[in-house]
Amino acid sequence: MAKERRGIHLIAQMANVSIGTVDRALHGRGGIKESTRQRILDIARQIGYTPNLAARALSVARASTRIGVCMPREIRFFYDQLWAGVIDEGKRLSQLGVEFVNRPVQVLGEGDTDAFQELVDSGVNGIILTAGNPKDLKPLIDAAEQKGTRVVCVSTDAPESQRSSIVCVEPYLNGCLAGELMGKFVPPGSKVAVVAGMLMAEDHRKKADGFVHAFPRHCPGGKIAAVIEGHEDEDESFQKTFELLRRVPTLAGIYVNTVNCLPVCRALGARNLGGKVKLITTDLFAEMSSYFRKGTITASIYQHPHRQGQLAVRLLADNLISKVSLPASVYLSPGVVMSSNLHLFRELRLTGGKLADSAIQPDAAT
Amino acid sequence: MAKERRGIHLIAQMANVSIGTVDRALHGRGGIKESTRQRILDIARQIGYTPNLAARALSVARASTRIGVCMPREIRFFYDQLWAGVIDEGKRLSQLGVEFVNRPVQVLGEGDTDAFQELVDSGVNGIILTAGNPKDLKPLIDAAEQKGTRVVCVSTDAPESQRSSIVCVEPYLNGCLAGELMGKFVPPGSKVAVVAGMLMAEDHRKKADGFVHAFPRHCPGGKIAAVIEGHEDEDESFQKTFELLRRVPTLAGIYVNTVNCLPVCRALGARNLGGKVKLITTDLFAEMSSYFRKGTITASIYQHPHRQGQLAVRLLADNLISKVSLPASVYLSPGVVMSSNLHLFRELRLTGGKLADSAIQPDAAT
DNA sequence: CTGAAAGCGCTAACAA
DNA sequence: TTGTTAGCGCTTTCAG
Repeated sequence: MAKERRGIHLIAQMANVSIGTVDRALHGRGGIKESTRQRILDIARQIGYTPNLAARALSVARASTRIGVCMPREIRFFYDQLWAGVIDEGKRLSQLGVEFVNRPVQVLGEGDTDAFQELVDSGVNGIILTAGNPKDLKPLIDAAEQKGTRVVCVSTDAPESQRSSIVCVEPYLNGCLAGELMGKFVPPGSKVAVVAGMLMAEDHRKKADGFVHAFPRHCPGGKIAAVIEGHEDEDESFQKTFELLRRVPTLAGIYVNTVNCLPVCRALGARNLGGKVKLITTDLFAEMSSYFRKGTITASIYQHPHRQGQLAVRLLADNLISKVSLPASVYLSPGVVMSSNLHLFRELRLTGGKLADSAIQPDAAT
Repeated sequence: MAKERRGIHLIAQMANVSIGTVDRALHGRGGIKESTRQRILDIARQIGYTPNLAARALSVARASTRIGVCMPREIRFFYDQLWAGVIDEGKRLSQLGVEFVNRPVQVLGEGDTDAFQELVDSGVNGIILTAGNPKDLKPLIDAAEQKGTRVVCVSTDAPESQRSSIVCVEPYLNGCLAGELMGKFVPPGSKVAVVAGMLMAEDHRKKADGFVHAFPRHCPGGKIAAVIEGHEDEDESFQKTFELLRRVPTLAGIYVNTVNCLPVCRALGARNLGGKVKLITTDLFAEMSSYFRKGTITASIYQHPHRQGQLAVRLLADNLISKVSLPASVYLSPGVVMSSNLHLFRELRLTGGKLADSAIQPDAAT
């Protein structure tokens, strides 16, 4: 009795051809009669053929698909996690013949065009990119896509470009959620303020816009007393906040839309307003935990950097390996960090003292 | 010139043995001299050997590892997502020779001992279990673990048992977060209430406990006016809430710790208190969205069912395939759903009207 | 245009 | 106790 064949062999048997021919048909390679190709494709469809990825990976041996990664190193807290997500997920894919080419840039927007171009030139099949300079990057991205290199933006978008996909927390929505929360935290008619990094930066501006849009809708009679820029400078942020608190003594809340929230916490401390003025921050890192415990920070909007990295890799790899189509966008819901759930975030795991001991979270957890 | 060898062949070459012997050494199989085994293991360690999973999967061909899944079908909304998470992640693993055996039970705790035992008897290598009857399940779980079948609980724990791992949002923490949020939403000195399913159920009791613990710490002078049980019955929940609102006219907030929140929304509507009384709910399904938009529901605590399913599969599969050790627990941080981010949750994607159209989220997104 | 065959790294059965 | 060998399903090269 004949042996049970599978996959490509089965098809070959059914079509009365050799596996070589089946392979040609399945992959649109040349040198095959159109009629036989159709016959083979029909059979494949009929039996619901799916290629065995393990076999394929084994067969092509080393690195059939290469993914380039261009993301910043700094600001530490956030991009550390983003990288970790990419790398963690990358490890699992190495089993399937995916190779990674890392081209970190020092900070967001610094030398990313060069790094990106290098990746393109090195002939990678896809690129994961944090677009610091969307304007400059656009032509390069478009060219890359044109020649078939899939570009997936992560964390920061290049919306005008033809990048295949974006994985991020939308900044505007980020601001909206902060605004909605703030609107519920403070009494009707309250005055609140926004402390931004620099409003020039698309990301910060959109977050501020979202907040300004949402806050009044959730706080009847609520007003935005000020939107100030700290330019990511410790002293400037502190001074401006300190001054703001003097100028608007009735201020009920502050939204910090950049990771740089410590100076604001200190300013609140210096005025003895910790806890009195509701503070909503962005992102998360170990040094924030004491301000949570003191009540200075009421909530923080968390952008799941690790998960963003994971997802970007996963989407791109699925597309490259299995031709799964790339969604134009994957917008994650931001997380809300408060004192109750603070200890569950990976950023605080190895640092925050007693709370961190309880549960050891594997990489998978975020 | 000799050909570049890899993996097991390389080791064989270096140790001057055959690949068969290397295999025996690496897998602790019998019939090998202890000294050669050591020599081989040393070399393996030295060159940082990692088995090629693709090759292994290919080699053992069909289903080397089988994972049994025993989870409820109902309550639809939540368990649908949990199943979806398991199945989505399962698909990717089918490539690596993992096979799934599904044994759904109709509702939580109904016939799960039988279903579980069947799975054990069928000889699966690991089981993913939502433990509805922890007491009855305990001996079965312990027996399974004893004979080497790894049991990973998901969503609902069997904490006394020897299950290898639990993936869930801790109910107590869930309640704490709700309490913290509520404490910030209502003015100092407010009275609030908890509407539970049945306090007998461990899960509901712990959520209530968490809330009762956290609320007063975040609302100076805040009081818990009542903890009532709706027993998952629509009419009972409505009536009791309706009555509560009459009895405590100054009630400022309600926390519903079960998925069954619609009757509470209706009771608030009937009293014309939608939006006046802050309502924090649990979980998410399409019918809730209009209450979000009306402002009846202020926030909902989301337990990431899809992700829980994904994670459980991933942990178990990693352990079974690659011997990655199972973490005793993976506690996820609950999500906070408000009107701003509502549309990003998978539960509302195919239903909630215009908002849902914008971004199509792939399975990966949650 | 099509077939045959080698080999990817590993497991498992059979020989020695 | 150890070596040899036949695949697993696929890609790829070389013959026909």
